[in-house]
Amino acid sequence: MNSPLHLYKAEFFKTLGHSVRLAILDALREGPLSVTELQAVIQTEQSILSQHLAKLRAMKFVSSRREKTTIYYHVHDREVYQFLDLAKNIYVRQLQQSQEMLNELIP
Amino acid sequence: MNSPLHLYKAEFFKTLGHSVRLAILDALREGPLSVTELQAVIQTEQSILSQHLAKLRAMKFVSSRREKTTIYYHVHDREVYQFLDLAKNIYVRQLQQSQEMLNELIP
DNA sequence: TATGTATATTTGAATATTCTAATATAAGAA
DNA sequence: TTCTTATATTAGAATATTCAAATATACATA
Repeated sequence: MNSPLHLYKAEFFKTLGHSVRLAILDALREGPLSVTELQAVIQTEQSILSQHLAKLRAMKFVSSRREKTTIYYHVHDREVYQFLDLAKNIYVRQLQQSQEMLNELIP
Repeated sequence: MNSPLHLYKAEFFKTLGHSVRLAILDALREGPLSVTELQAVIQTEQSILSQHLAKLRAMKFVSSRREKTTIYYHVHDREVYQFLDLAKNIYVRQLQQSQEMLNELIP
């Protein structure tokens, strides 16, 4: 039950369980961006962005390369986006279900 | 950035970010199980199991029906398993990547 | 070498999640 | 009605995560 693999899987999903980290992955959909560019897209503090990038790096969702003083991040495994899209199908249906319940409560 | 939708998506993944909750979904793969049956499969305390079931219910990953005093849980959206399998592909690759790095460090 | 720019790391406080233990509820049986 | 079984909820302590601020590092250039 609490085998290392189960715990690892949980870490995998936990890593995705933050709006800033999801926004980072979304921003990198069309290709690499530098930290400064990411900061502009996602409106967030430098150090906070860096901390979240560290988590995504640790879990290998992103990798980075340096070009002079600029660091570019990208998502190497394109299947991550297939996965995120499939997730979207599911949570859209889950939201619709909640909506239907609401409609029954407040017709 | 911190729009309600972004936050909702994050909640979706957070809900999956716990080994007990992943084990519950795994156990329900072949069909419905009662709480007592789940308790036997996943070796965990009654109240803990119940609390995790509550989170999965809140996020509509599972639903339940009562039959006399027994409550059966099941996963209504089968695409959840497609999704979990796709996740597995990804984290297996991520683990392999870590393995390769280790091999370079300790040949 | 000193300065500036880009990014990362560290530390502690604030916040959120999980666990444990106790209690509550719901339904059937005696 | 009382007891038992199955499950849920609550409250508070333990633990983990996040954020903000300060500091560190890495590189380029003057």
